[in-house]
Amino acid sequence: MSASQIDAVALDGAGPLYDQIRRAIRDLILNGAWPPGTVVPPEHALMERLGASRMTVHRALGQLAREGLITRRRRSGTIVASPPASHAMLDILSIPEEVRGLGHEYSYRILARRDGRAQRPVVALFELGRAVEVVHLTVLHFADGVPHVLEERVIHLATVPAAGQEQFAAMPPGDWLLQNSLWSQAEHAISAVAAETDQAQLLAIGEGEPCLLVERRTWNQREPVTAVRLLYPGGRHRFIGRFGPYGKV
Amino acid sequence: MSASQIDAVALDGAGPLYDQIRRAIRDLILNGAWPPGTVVPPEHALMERLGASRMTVHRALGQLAREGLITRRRRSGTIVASPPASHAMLDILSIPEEVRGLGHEYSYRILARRDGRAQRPVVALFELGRAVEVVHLTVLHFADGVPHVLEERVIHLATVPAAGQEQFAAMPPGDWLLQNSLWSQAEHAISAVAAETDQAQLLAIGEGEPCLLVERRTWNQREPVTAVRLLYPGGRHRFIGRFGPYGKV
DNA sequence: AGCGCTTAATTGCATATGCAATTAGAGAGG
DNA sequence: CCTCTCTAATTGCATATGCAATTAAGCGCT
Repeated sequence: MSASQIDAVALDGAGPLYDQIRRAIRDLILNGAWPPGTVVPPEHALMERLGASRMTVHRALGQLAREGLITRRRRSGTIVASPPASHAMLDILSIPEEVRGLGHEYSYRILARRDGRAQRPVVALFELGRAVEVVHLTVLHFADGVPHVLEERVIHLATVPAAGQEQFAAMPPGDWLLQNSLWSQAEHAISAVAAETDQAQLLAIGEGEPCLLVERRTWNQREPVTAVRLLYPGGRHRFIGRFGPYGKV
Repeated sequence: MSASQIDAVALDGAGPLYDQIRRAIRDLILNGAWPPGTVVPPEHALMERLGASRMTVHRALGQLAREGLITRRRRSGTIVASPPASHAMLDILSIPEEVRGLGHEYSYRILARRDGRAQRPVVALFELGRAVEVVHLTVLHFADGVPHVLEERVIHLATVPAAGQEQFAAMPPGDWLLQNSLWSQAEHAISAVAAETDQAQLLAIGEGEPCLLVERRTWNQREPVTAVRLLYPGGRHRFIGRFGPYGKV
């Protein structure tokens, strides 16, 4: 724990002290200032730095631990947790992981790439009022050599400039983005559509066959990061989730 | 707050005290012993009853409040919260609410009803090893008179005996169950399928058109309550959810 | 009856204190 | 160098205490 790290914890004076502390640390994690694995200062250090009692610091850290942002162990201390690779339902972020998790061999192929100003549909997708520089990719993912999902993606270059040079040879763009960009919020929508002629051909299914369409948009703070449309052949896929009357269980 | 209510709070001796208290009260709520609106004993009463300090009781109740099971107000006290009618995504439990929320007029029609022993597919759905007594219903829901979703449902009579006499004239079976049964866990699966001939006719769409199929099974403790298949015409529906890297936001 | 003031019940927050549990790392001993 | 032991750092839990904030309900006055 360096001095700069603990100095980064700053309160905003709004609301209860324990919550100021919680938000201060949460924001450092969400902003990437404290990436996963970072050692969080021990309670007594934060206590001195912030002029709060240990119990108050403890309360803040306890909540962050329950929220899954940090993991705590006696004697070892507190470290920033890695976000779970995929939690429940639709929060599948890594297609390679998904495919391998199903016991298949994963591969992928970049079918098309176009850099430049976003076309109108993309602008609408991001709810932007103006054209922006993007990378536009079409990727086909395979499970045991069989087409698994068709991905169409745009990456917002202003937020992720490194994407302009990246060839996505080592890993598909979704995984590359997970490692090379930050995101703080995502939104997805699921619907059922019929496969278009060219889509059906790529996925090796019949034209007009039902497919699950997952559309996901991702932001970091207010900046758009990426938007993706994933087209899954209908019969072969289902998304499962569990919950209770008051929420997830 | 009656004496019987506070006497119902019983610890199990396992784990931290605050967590025993939290679980004891949570279970009373989830079991229906304390239905929504029930007044939870004030902190000092629980403190005496349980022999714990006020801070410890406070910690337990604070967590339950964050989890949304109870709502607390100074001076007024603590009451059991009503489960949110629908939270995010697929947790749509009431089709009338969903339809009206979209600004349409809701109506429904029971197309078929069959009481008796469950057929094999239903047994498989509930993962039971034996045939059970069920009510089997087919319901079509309309938005502004247009078919909105086709529902096929089985209700487990042993768990919800009142369903045997119910005609579902005042409200569709999903809503009736929400008011007349308890559930502690649900699981849903989403997939895309092509509409069968008869389904297409009922939904007034073309045969083979893509539809979103939502299958949901519900239990109370270990007992099956109901299982339902909801078939949504594909183009007209999408399910939306939001989340952050560490979970829902 | 109605209006305003006061009281007190209840939750919310923060602190100080003490002890328990865990375990990394230092140090002793071979 | 290796192993064992012990120490101490760190988190986890519970209590006691005090004060602040909110507000339902009672009380008194007109």
